[in-house]
Amino acid sequence: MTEYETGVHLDEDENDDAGNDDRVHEWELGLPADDDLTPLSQALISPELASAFSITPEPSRTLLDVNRASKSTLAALRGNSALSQGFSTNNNFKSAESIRHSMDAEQEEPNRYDSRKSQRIESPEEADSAVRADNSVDDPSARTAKRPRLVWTPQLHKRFVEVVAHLGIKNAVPKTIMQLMNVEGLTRENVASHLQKYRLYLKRMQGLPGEDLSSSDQLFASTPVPQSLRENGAGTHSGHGNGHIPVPVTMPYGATPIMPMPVYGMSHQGPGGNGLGYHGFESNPYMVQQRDWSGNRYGQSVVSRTHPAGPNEK
DNA sequence: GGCGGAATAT
DNA sequence: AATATTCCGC
Repeated sequence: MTEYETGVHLDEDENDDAGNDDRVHEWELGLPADDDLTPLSQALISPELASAFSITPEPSRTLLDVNRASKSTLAALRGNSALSQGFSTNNNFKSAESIRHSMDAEQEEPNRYDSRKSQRIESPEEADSAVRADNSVDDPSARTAKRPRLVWTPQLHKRFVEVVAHLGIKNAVPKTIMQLMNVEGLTRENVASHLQKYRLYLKRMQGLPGEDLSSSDQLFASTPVPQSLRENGAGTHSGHGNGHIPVPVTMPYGATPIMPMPVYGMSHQGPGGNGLGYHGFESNPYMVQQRDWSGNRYGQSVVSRTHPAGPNEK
């Protein structure tokens, strides 16, 4: 079925040229500026806090504990809106659902996702408390509800790359990646699909480095491939060589859920379109043109819907 | 049965 | 082109 196709177009014909600049990523303001995002390599929390969450450097355990810790965090945040706000001083997190389908208010969505009209979700609490589109009301489980297409923002991708890099090619499998990325609502399938493509990209890169600017994906180009990933993933021998751990991933973004943010369809699928995306910032993909959004007319930028059940768990 | 990965599909 | 879904071997 092609429901989401009709229901969701991420991409509108960008007949803009002059008008597309207004799709400002308002979340950029709150962001630590992508490069400032805490690298996976460094601890995000103090040792005390880590121990409080029983996070140990053990390989098998780390994952679970971290997962648990992050769940606690999420639960705590959700249960305490005030805290949520305070927390958001640094970063206001949102679920992956937020980044799924999200376009500005300009386009009309007759089928689904017109929730922006029907309900205002402007306040932070509402924003990250399960406000969802009508399609999920009848099905609170949101399990069977189809999720809108995930948009891999440069930030999201960056986190992905970091996690993969720190896991090492060998251990970088969808489920693990998903867990370590700790993006609410992110599914294993999402990651698997992205991983597949990323691998192809890596493979392509090794063959012809330098061809990157013109043909390769801009998204992937936005985050440099860590050296650890460039090498042959063989690494049969453990212990050294590639500096990455086959073992305990230090500290994922456990308590620092990524802030998946709304992303406006920037696909360009015009007939005969030149396929070149973004807005011409090859060197600086992060650079967004900040424009006067004082007149921003979309009530809320995210169709927020915190997971009603457990998105990640099975 | 779930998971990972390639092959398809949309 | 970007994601999603299906298919298939562990």
